[in-house]
Amino acid sequence: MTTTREFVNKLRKSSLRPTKQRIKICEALFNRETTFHFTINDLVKIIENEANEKISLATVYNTVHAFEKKGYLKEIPIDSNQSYFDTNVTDHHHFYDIAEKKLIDLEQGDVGPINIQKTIPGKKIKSVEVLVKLDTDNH
Amino acid sequence: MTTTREFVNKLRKSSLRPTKQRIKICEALFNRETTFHFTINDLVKIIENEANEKISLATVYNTVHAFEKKGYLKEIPIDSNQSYFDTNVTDHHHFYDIAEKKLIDLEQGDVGPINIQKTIPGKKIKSVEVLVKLDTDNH
DNA sequence: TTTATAATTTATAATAATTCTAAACTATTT
DNA sequence: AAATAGTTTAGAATTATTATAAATTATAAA
Repeated sequence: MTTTREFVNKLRKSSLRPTKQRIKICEALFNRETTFHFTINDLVKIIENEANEKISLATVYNTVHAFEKKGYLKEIPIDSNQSYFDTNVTDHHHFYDIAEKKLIDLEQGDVGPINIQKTIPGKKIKSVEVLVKLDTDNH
Repeated sequence: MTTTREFVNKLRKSSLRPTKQRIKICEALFNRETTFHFTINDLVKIIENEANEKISLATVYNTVHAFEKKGYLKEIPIDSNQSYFDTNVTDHHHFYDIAEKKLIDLEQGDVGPINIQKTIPGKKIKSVEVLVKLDTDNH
């Protein structure tokens, strides 16, 4: 459980002003036991339900992108029409449950080391992400 | 080099009527030496330039989705606002050049076997895809 | 061959996610 | 307390994609 004061400090340290809206989003995202995967829409709904306060959609976009830039959130590559974000910013991989449209974390140990044997001149590897798509098993 | 006749046969075999538009799209996509990665927009531009004939945007979407369903194209998961497709439907992985917004194939051998050590009850693995993001190397 | 049918194409409208804009507001600095 | 720089906001604009329904075309049947 992170206190409001701690969120305020964290925001200030990142030169993000600790506004009411940003603190609310911090509480929605980071006061959780486990990794949280979400779309912008998910987040808006959570905030609208959780608190009765309204928050502008633009602010949610702004804040999520600001947090991503600061390294507090990671965007997960999925061939979907909406962006998915993850509060787990460590190197790890994902299951994607197609039917449920939900992400599930895979730890490094669940996948094993991945060694890329090819290089492109002038380019360096920024990230290596594995997406494992899951189907219903009608065996 | 695949002939028009061959495309017609292939389409008929998939119970897709060999229309002028579908044949044109086949020629744009499959008459290539190497794998082709594209967005719908790329494909529209190619067809508009290559032939002076107009083709409806809706038809391009319809056809690409039909081809995907038949297994002639694969969608590549990228956290982008537009969908990327690949004419290489074998199991393989990708580099994604962030600056150029271009995909580059990685063969199985470039990545090595990937062994997923976790299972989810009632779900089976449909695909395993590795996306390696590339940055400019300002060394 | 013609006719009937079912599939396909098409322009356009509708939808949905995201970004932009510029005015109002707020946290911080002076 | 005033000045400033950053932030929020509603709504408009943009972009990718999907839906619609009429016109067209490929195929099957007669």
